[in-house]
Amino acid sequence: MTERPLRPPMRQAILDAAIDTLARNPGASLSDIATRAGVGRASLHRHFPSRADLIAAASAQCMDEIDAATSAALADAQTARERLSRMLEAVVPLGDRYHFLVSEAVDDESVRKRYAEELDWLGHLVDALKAEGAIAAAVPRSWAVANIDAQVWLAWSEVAAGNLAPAHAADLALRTLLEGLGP
Amino acid sequence: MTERPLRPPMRQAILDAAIDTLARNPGASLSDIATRAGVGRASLHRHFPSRADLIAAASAQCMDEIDAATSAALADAQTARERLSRMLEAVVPLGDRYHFLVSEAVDDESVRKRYAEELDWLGHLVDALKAEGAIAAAVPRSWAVANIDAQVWLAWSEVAAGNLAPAHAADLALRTLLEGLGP
DNA sequence: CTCATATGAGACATAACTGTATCATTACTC
DNA sequence: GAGTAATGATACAGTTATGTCTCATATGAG
Repeated sequence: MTERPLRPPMRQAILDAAIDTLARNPGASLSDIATRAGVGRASLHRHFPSRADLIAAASAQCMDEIDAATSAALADAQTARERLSRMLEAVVPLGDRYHFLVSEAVDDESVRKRYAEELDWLGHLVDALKAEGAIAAAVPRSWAVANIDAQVWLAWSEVAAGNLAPAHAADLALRTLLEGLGP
Repeated sequence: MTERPLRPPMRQAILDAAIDTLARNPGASLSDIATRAGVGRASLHRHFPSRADLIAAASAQCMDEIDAATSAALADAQTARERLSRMLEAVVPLGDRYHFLVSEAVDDESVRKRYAEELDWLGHLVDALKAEGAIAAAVPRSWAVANIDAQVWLAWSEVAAGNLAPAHAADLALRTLLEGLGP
């Protein structure tokens, strides 16, 4: 059993507030974030000495969440098609927390490395989809990877705009990808 | 014949510099823009009193360019499919100038109105594509519109990254859209 | 209860950007 | 060549965000 601190985990509250706030407004100030977290700005600086530190930690947190969601969803996927489908279903609802990474310029080395790994994973998925015949051989790898990324963001946008339900959006994204890139 | 000013058209140089600079770095300062334009910051303020004025003018200029490019390309298009194809070919190469509009929050009323008109135009194109049977009836209008927008940006990104030639990227975008959203 | 620690509030210095004003210089017009 | 308008450089004030610091307070441990 994990130990449960009696005091509220302030560090976590700040991270959540940072992700929420930056997702809505990429140029948000540390004051905005501290206020949303319900803590003083000084306390924020105690946990994260500089803005860059906070961004890096928030990015890492996002990637942890995405990793957790996808690895759980991918557990029993057999085909690459299935992996794509499960991944979309798992990641689309996280779009709002995920996307702030795009707008914030991330300097942190470990975050960049991890993002590169994610793209690499997508690249391998594309390879597998091609081997299965789900994606045409003529489609460039980079085009397929970029399209998967874009469809995730697109699907989330439509959900956030209230145009579609998450499951419907994920399904449309899957369909658009398989038909659009298929042979 | 139009009159040709003897002095260099500084206003235009500033607008071009603004579009270029903001496309690379959405948070660029007016100093950055003035430097790139090769003019003093004071002169920039003489032509555009505030940052908002400059952004609005640059946005209008972008839309003018897009309008000019598309209306020329669409002149002899008969079917909706053809219109989509011509539009992609015309707009994809402009992606870098166009995209800064997304990152800069545009407050100007006339710019917002014009952007809404562009989206409206895309909506009508989607309707026509559906009527032609190029897009499945089950595909939500908003999904199709958002996807066309996204494919334009995606295609330009791949061109900018050096992965694809403009014509190839536009072709891939067209194919992805017609197959991905088709019946 | 007492003490150590963490917090919130606020002051402070620093830096960057914006917008305005001034002035000498340059470029055009006549 | 003289006069006018535009420009570049510079200084200035106002604003905002960042990061550091101090101190009073509250919270939890012993």
